[in-house]
Amino acid sequence: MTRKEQKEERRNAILMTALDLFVKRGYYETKISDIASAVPMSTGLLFHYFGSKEELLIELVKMGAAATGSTGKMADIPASVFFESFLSQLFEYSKAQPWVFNMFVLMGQARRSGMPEEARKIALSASGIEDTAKIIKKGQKEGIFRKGDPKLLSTCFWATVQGIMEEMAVNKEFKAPDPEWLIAILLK
Amino acid sequence: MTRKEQKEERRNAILMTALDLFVKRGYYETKISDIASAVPMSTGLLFHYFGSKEELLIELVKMGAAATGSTGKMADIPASVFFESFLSQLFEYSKAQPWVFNMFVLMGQARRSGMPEEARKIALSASGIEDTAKIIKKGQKEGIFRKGDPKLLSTCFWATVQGIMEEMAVNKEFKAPDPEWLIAILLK
DNA sequence: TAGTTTATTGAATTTAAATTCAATATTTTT
DNA sequence: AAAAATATTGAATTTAAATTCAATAAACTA
Repeated sequence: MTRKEQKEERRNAILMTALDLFVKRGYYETKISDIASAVPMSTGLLFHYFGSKEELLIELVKMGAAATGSTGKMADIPASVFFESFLSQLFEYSKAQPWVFNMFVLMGQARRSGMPEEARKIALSASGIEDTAKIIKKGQKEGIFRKGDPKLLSTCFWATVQGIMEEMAVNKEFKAPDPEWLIAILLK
Repeated sequence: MTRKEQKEERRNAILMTALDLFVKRGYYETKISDIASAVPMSTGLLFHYFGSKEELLIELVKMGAAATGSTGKMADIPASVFFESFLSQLFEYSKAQPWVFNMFVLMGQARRSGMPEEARKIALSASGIEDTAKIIKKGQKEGIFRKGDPKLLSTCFWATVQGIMEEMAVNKEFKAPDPEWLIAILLK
């Protein structure tokens, strides 16, 4: 393995550790030294990889923004199955791929509050609300979704999912609910 | 007005200002000096009223815990109307009584993460999840609510409401959804 | 292998924000 | 109105955590 790859891998370990801690305890509650000792490495070394704590966060949020963009591609599958399959996958990943799960929670937190302004801007610019609003509009035309402003329904749906995911992030006992329960928000 | 009353009023002004800022920007993003100048008063004076920033937060969370306790009393109204009326009132208050609204959001944030541990403990001990789980069980017996672990449904419901409220706290455009949309999570 | 570059550490420094404090103004009490 | 108590300010101090740095070790290059 080349040195460059080594470095890349180490960087990634830091990112994943930070993501995990940010989501579990919150950005400000997580000290650089907490991240470092969890990786593990010395506090000083972490600055060899990232210029600052905020830079580390921003990189994570940018990764999340990039990943969110890919959600839009799913927009061409039928409205009736989009949400069902999206949530199933998301909840499924929560066990197998903590990364996806954590990223989802982090992005939601960044969009709201309790993080540096910069992170918020990036997260807001990458929100999938418009994309799903379109799918909801389609579903309304098909007559399967309830009436109402699609964007409002979309925001409402994602806020709901966000609430559930955050609960899962901090409450180990809480098992993912049946996706049907949440989709009921949209269905007629 | 006596001096004692004056002081009480001032204390309250600080509490309400802090609550508002904590909810809008987050606990750590809010500086003591931000609270002081919003009240308005000097930074130093704020310490004449509260021993520390954390003490101020804890007092708010305790107030919230006390208020939450009163929710339990509603448990004897029919399951079918409990959630409907609770949400209507909550959303109604979000305009007229920002206090109730903000407190709700703060308690949820405290229960999860991004705040000092102490706040979390208090908030967790005052959660209404058990109370509503009972109401849900009743509703299930009546045959109006869907099947599933009542506690899970209850947690799910509150996580949902929490998600919506947090969205409202930071996103001015977002209008409260029709309570029916959220109650659909519980209904058969 | 000698020399160069990169990784690593932990202690020293900086920084931003909380907290204290001495000085002054205001209100209450006698 | 003088004395005592309380409120208020803003600057000085403390503190906790981020960040830098000098020194050392390890890995790579020639």
